[in-house]
Formats: sequence, C-alpha cells, structure tokens
Amino acid sequence: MAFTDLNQLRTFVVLYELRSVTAVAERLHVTQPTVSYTLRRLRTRFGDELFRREGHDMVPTSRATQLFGPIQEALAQIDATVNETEAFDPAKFTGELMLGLTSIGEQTFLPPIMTALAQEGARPHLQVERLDSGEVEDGLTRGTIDLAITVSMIGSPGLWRSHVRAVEYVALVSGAHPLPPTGPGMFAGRHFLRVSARGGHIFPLQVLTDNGLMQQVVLTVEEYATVPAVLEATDLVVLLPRHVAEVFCGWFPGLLIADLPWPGQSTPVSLYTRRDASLTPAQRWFRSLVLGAVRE
Amino acid sequence: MAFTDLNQLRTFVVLYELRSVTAVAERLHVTQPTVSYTLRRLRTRFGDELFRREGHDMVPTSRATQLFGPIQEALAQIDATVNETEAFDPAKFTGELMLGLTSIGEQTFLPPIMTALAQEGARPHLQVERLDSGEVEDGLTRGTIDLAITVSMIGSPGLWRSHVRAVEYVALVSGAHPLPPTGPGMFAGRHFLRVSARGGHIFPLQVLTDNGLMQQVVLTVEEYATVPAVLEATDLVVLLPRHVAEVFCGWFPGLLIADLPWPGQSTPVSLYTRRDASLTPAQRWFRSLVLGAVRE
DNA sequence: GGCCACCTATAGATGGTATCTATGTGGGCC
DNA sequence: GGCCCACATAGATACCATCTATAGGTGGCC
Repeated sequence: MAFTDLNQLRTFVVLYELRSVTAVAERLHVTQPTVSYTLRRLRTRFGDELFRREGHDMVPTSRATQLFGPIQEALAQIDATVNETEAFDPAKFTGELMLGLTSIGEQTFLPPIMTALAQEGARPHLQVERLDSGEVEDGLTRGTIDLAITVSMIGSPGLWRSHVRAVEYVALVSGAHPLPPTGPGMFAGRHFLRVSARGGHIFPLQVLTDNGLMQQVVLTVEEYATVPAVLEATDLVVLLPRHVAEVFCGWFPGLLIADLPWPGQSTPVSLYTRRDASLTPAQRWFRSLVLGAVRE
Repeated sequence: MAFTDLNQLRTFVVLYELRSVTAVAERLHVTQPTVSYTLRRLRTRFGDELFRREGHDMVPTSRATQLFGPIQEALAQIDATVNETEAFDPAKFTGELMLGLTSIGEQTFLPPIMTALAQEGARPHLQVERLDSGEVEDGLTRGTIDLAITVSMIGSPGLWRSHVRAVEYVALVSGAHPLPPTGPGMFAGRHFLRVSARGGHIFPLQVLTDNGLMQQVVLTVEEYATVPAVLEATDLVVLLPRHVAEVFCGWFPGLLIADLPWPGQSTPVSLYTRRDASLTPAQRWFRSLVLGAVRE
C-alpha cells in the first residue's frame, strides 16, 4: 500500500502553498503541463479533486488540507535530515525572512528585533508584512510568512505558539481635553475614535459594546497609525494597548494616557511559527532571536 | 538543495532494516542490480559509503544510522497519512506481530496477552522471539520486532517506553532445604544457582557481587526455564523476580519463596515500541492491548 | 454581452533514466 | 585453495516523466 512515487508529494506540497499550477511549474523548474500531469496522477491516487479551480486560485479541498500538514512536515524533516546540518551561522545568512504583523505591532516590536539582529551581526533580508488577523494562520501554514506576532489567538495544531506579553488596554486623549479620573462615568459626554478589529484587537469593540458606548463612536479608521494625529486635533478618545499608546506619546508629547475603569481580561500577544519539524535552521534561529527581543 | 529523488529513500530505509541488497530487491519487487544502482546513487548523493559489506551483512555506517531514524519516521508518517485511515478493526487483522521478550517473560506476560487477544476476538499471527537484552533496541529500530518487554533500560530517543511493573527479587529454594528467616546471614553456607544476565536481569549479579557471595555460586545457566527442576533436586538458592518465582511455584509446589535481606532497588520492567509516528495502526492497537494486559 | 487575457487540461512526440538480463568481482567458509 | 553466495558493473531496453503545441475554461473589462 506504499505510495509509489514520493516525488509527486513535493509537487502537492508546493501546489498547496502557491495555489497555482503555473507558479509551481516555475518554482520547480518544469513546464506547466508537467505539473498538470502530476496533479492528475495525484487526483487519481487519492480519489479526490484535491484542488478546485476557483477564479485565479486553485483552492484545496478538505482532503487536500487534511493531507497537507503531515506531508509537509514529513518532507521538511527529510530535507532537514538530508541536507548536511552545517551549523547555521547567523552572520552569514542573507536569505529572506517574512515577518507577519497585525495591527500596529511594528512600532513596538520592530526596534528591539532590529537591535537584536545588529547585536548578532546578522543581516538577513527582513520583510515585514501587515496582515489581517484571519490571514495569519493561512500564511504560516502555506509558508508565505515565517513568523507572526499577533494579538489574536490561533488554535491550529500545526502551529507553534509562544507568549510574548500581556496586553493592557488604556484610553488615549489629547492633553487639551483630559479625561476625569478613572471611574465608571469617565467617558460621559465624550466621543470615541475606533480602530477596526481586522488586526485582531477585538477588546475595544467588545468593551464599547458591553458598556453601551457604541453610540458614542463617531469615527472608525483602519489603521492605528492615523490615530495620534487625529487625537491631537480633536477631543476624541481611543482605546488601545498601552505599549502602542506609549509609542504615540513619544511622537506627540501632548497626548495623555488614562487607565480604564473595566477590569482588563486582555488577550495576550503571541508569537507563531510552524511546528519545529517544519522549520529551517534560519527560521528556528530567527524565532529564538525575536522571542528574546520582544518577550517581556 | 532539495532531495531530487525521494523514492531512493524508500530503498535506503528498507536496506537499513533488512541489511541485504538481495532481500531489499525481493521486498520491493525489483531485481538486485536495481537496488545496487540505487545504493550507488545514494552513496554519491551523501558522499558516504552508507553500507559496508561485512560477511553476509550490509552493516550501516554511522552516517547511515544517523540518517535512518528521521527518514524512517518521515516515510512512516507519509504512509500513515496517505493510506486512507480506514478504522483499524482488530477482529479482521490477521497480519504478523513480533513480540520480543528477554528472559522468562513469556511465563508471566504471554497468558494475559493471549487472554486479552481472545477477548477482543483478534487472531493475529503472534510470534514471540527470545532476545538478548542488547538486541532489543536494534530489533525495534529495524522493525524486526514490533514490541518488546524487558527489564533492561533502553534510552534511545527513537523508542517509546512505558512502565509495566516493578520487579521485586526474591530467593527461591527447595522445600527440602528451607532458608532461615530473612536476615543478613541467611545465605551462610548455602550455594547459588545463577542465571546469566543476557536477558537484562543484572540485579542478582550485582547483589551477589556487592555482598561477597560470588564465591558461593556453583552453577550458572543460560535459561530460567531450567531453574525449578534443578532446585527441586538440590539445595541451591536462586535469586529471581517474584513474578517468575511464583510461576515456578505453580509448576513445582515443593518450592519456597523467601524475601531478600537487601533493600530492592529494582529495575522496572518496561514495554518498548518505536515512536508513535512510526507505528502502523495494528502496532498501535497491539501496544495498547499488551499494555492493558500486563500493566500492574 | 462578447472579446481578451490568463490559467489549466489534454494530445502526441521525445529523451532520460530506472529497470532488466548477463556477467564480473570479492569475501566467507569448508 | 576452491566453492558459494552476495554485491557491483555493463550494456540493452522499455517505460514514463517531461516537453511543445493546442484546446478548454473562467474572470475581467470595455
């Protein structure tokens, strides 16, 4: 019952990651019909369509998704074993590393990461990608990003999670329009600026709804980056993580931080990668470096 | 740097397990020169001889041993993933299962195992092999045995270990020559029958040496099975695990068990298999069945 | 709505290579 | 020393993965 041609699985894995027959052909240095032919044999072997064409994507069927994890892991293990484990040297590594961040994480996390890189004398080509929280799991699984830091909780068994720090939310306002002391009525008569929850920060949305303050929201923006300038010019209030608020206070010394009157059952910020068996030495090194740099 | 032909690895793994090019050819349904050719390419690829011919064996080099573990595991994972996980049905399974035992384990462990098999309505072809303790690790790793129960401790990272029971050692003698009550001088003037430690039972050897009793050893045998008949006919004393002694008392009611005067820092009996990822459903099922049957 | 661009699937030809048969070679073992 | 068994090599062959060329779909855009 053994699989007769293990090489086909390599095509399968790359196709799952790239979701394009043509792209796979380029990556594997073969022509497109070759990949189509391999795909046909895979389909016959598994008795499943595996990838359905939907617009410009080859989207995996549930069977394909189910197969991908263990197979990808197994092939990664083979590659790691077979390729002479020449001790990884950070200083010599110049490859690409994809760091996925949701929301305003760059401001807090990128500086310490860059410092740590410099200390090790490492000069990888670091690429930071801003992701919606829903894209993180898919990006890591498919290998389009190497490492992600996000406030959203991802429970995928194929991913490796590590605690980075707790998130405490605070209110931020212009110094020209200070808030009364922290207490239940501190937001009476005030209006809110809200940042969309696409980055995973659902706490503000939740707390505003729970306390009947959604009517006081007068502006919703997509990006945290636009927040401080708006606050400076208005009397709006925004709820955001303390570490972000502190960065903004550094930019605009006129801003004021105020504690919230609600007990903060905060979601922690976590770091995610694939599971160890699927990581390259470079990725493993990068993970421990980032973890050391940003963990509280 | 990806391995270009994964199929070669299948040959590598089987060759490591069978240690014979010809046997691999038969197993994989190809001719012997085909395997030789594949082996040559593997040797070129890895820049290592991998298998050196020594007499009738192809013995693996250290590089080959180092490669085998992870690759075998990866291929097993692929097979497990790819082969439709049709729920394993013990009642329908009629394959072969190799149970490795050291020393006299059969007497104690086989009856409950057979009972458990009958209760599940399972009829596998169970084959019991008597092994020296040093052969256990190699047999499991190479897949020549599916499961082993032994008193020896094996610390291989590729193996899965589970506690079965503690071993308490006792003295066994003929009723015609009873021992004095348990105490430091209880063996004064008595002579010992010793069973060789090939099965892993090193405790008796150790305790006899430590207490200066090795001079009183007058007979050393290879097998526990010969012990009770000899005891019946002589005034010799033997040190052995209580569960073995009890079996012997069942055979020869004239035998007497006596506790030892030394605190028994006993080695536990353990059950070993390969790690989970490398097990077939049948092996996994068998392991839990055996464990349930023999665990104390 | 219909045309165009892009992507995947199929057809037929071809070359590479894994496999085969036949034979050489080298270590154990009596 | 010579026989036997097992692995290695040589040359022939057949298979099949890959190629080029083309057809079939699907979405986007005017």
